[in-house]
Amino acid sequence: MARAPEVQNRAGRPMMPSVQARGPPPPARPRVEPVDREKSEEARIEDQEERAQLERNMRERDAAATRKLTEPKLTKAQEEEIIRRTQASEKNDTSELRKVSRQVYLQKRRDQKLLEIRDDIIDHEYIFEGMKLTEAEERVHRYKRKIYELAKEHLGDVDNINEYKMPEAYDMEGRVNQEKRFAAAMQRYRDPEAAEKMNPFAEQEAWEEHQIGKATIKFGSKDRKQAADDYQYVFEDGVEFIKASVMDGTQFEDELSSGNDDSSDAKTMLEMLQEDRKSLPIYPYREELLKAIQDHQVLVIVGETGSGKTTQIPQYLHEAGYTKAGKIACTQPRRVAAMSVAARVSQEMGVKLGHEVGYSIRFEDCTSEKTVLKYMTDGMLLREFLGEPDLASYNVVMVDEAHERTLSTDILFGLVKDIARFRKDLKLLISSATLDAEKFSDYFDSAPIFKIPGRRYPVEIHFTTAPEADYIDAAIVTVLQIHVTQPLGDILVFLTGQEEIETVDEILKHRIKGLGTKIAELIICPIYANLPTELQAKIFEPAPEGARKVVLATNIAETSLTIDGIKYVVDPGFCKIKSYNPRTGMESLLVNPISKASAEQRAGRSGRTGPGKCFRLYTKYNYDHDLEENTVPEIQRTNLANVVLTLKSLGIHDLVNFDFMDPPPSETLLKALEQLFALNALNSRGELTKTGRRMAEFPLDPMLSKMIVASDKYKCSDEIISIAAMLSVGNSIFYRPKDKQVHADNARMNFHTGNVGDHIALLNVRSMKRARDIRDQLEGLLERVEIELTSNANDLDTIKKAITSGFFHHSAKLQKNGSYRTVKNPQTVYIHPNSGLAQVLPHWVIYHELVLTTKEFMRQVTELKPEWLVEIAPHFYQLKDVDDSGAKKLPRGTGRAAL
DNA sequence: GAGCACTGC
Repeated sequence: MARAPEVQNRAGRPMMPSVQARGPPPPARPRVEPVDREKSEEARIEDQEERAQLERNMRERDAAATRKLTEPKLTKAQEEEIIRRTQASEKNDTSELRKVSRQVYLQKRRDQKLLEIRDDIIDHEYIFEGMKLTEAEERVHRYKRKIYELAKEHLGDVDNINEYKMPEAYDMEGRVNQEKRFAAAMQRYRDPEAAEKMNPFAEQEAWEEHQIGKATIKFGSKDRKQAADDYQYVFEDGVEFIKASVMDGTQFEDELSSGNDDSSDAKTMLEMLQEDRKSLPIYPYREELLKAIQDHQVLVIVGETGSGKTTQIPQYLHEAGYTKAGKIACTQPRRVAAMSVAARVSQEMGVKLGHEVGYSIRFEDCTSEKTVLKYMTDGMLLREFLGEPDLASYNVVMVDEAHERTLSTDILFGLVKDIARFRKDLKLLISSATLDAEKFSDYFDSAPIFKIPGRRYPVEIHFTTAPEADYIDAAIVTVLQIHVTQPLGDILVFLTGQEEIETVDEILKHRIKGLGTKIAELIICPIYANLPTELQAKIFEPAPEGARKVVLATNIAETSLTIDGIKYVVDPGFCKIKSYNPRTGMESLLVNPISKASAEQRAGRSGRTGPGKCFRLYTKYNYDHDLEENTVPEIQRTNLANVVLTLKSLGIHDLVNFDFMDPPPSETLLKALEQLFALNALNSRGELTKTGRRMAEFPLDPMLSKMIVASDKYKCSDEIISIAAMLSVGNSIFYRPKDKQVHADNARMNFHTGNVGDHIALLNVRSMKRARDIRDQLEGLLERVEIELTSNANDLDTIKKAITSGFFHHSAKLQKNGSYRTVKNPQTVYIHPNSGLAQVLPHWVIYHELVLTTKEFMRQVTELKPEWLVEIAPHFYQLKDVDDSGAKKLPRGTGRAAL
């Protein structure tokens, strides 16, 4: 297939369709004279040679990139970079690999647990040898032995796991010093704490962990003292933790004392706010910071949450007169953050929100002519680049929360770095949490780093002593242990998704009932993004007197929302991560171990309003050896078609050499170019076409934008923008709680009268505010790109044709067994059971997206006539692709024979 | 007969 374009390159002008169709083996992406005779002159010109030229260009770039990578005499650093990048793209490539690696990971955790148990038993045997045992000691011993035998039975012979090694300290030239070992074991057993302190043999990590394990706070049945006191709360299988470290809190005591002094009634609100400002950790650094900003064009600012950098730095700059020459922009990854910070700062400055201080987010521009401090989402600043490529109206740009590395921040980096070169007056502040500071500095030509201490309460970190095979079960047990043994304070549990949360919710409710009436009430609050907002509100209500709240959350609680009163965090160490495979063009969502940075972030969530504790359901060893430092930045694991379109419309052509901080795999870039080319958004030289320029105006995926642009021709823009709006709000429309699934499904099916297909069915759902907002915005943009708002609700075929114009890549044909086969990049897929067409099984379909769960499912499916593909995307489909002679459904005369 | 983390324009 890859060779095909060369044939085409030499082909010259298109031959007559009939000749080409019958001629020698046609190229993969051949030209067929467009069926649509009214195709514009412009589109015609962009045919043949120019398309071939783009293919050539792309191949050359690819080859150049490859040469670069394979050229000898690389520096060490370059070599490492390449290895890192290949690894990253390999990770993206095979979802299969990820599944396997998770299995291996879990297996490893199981194995380690077994080793721990065996270790334990060996210990006991040494200790008890020749001694008279008390009844309790004997029982413990028998219990452990039993577990060991059971484990062996279920999981195979642990003795064949060859990782176990005696600590070196006990091995003297191949001979084990039994005496010494016995003494140490004895000591450990009788006085664990002292043993830990005097243990001189702490080299072997597994062993060391085990040692410290003896000196831990234990809960549940394994802690005999506990069992004696609270015998009625014994759990069958407790989870053991060790306290490994404490994340230091800083300055929180100062804050408490100064906060108490300020409660005088006479002061005005503004005065109080001004004094609050002075109590922030950043305040003592005010002058130093301003000096640094004055001396350097680019400054990396490191400050942990709570240091006040987001609210204070723009104000300092304003007070120092930076706003006389232009505005100050401060970008946030999230809408809520932009809004709330702006509100706070306007209060502190005593001005009305929207005047001197304002915010700008999608659907809401709360700024005016007066505005000098502008808080905005990073995506919004990106959009502003489109209208003002040098950001002339800004004097300072502060990219906040840069460590989160969202797609938009990463692109912003490249752009602001570029304009800072020719706008020497522009100040650039990059603010981040500690971890990546050096990396940011390196990227911005060794910009100086300015550190501001944070303000946080100390958090105790506890690891499990042994890996947990089932983290769901471990999480539940841990929650109950905390509930029974720890002082009141809310618990936050991080889970991977809705399903897990619902399962844990159920089990917890069930198990609380079995605990008896003596313990405090436990209120369970689930939270995930798709949960309707009125149910989300529940997590912010404080628990009643004497009760404890446990919040079951997805990653949403890691950064996006903060819950006050959390004192304990339970972190199983997993989350769902999106990855993209450029070869198949498929995005998939898979459970992965989190990164160390994530783990720290999660732990920090317990220390916001007071000292906290974090219970990690993995060992210190896992943390040190198995977790990545940082999460792979989004730009390396996502489809970049939209990014490429944006950059192209900013006039950036050389994408392979664009200065990305972490360049995405070149395959992903090429795939994006290819996709945009097929959508006719780029011409053969890789330049933006008129269609492409119109598409770039829409804040949507290119395929959706193309669908809208195409609706102009089919006179159904009214319907199409509704569909686009609904598709881009995604899956939150049909909320489907576990207990009301049948009900929800029935409600959903009501929209599918007449098997009209999922895209059309979305037209029937009218009540969603967000979709309406998006729709309104799209309607406004239509005018901008000169598309008339026309409705053609009675002719569904034209609507479907417009959809096809955007989504012709996503076509699939029914197979004999009821599965489907995608036409390009053939693979077997199925209609998602939630689709209105799941039982209908049309012969040809077009789909919105593929999701990989138990199978490859197509979501949002609409029937299609195959000849439309050739009509609408003649450069992409040739007649043989849609040749369907075996099908009765097709009208005669569409097959190749007709030519 | 399945089951989609989170943002953002």
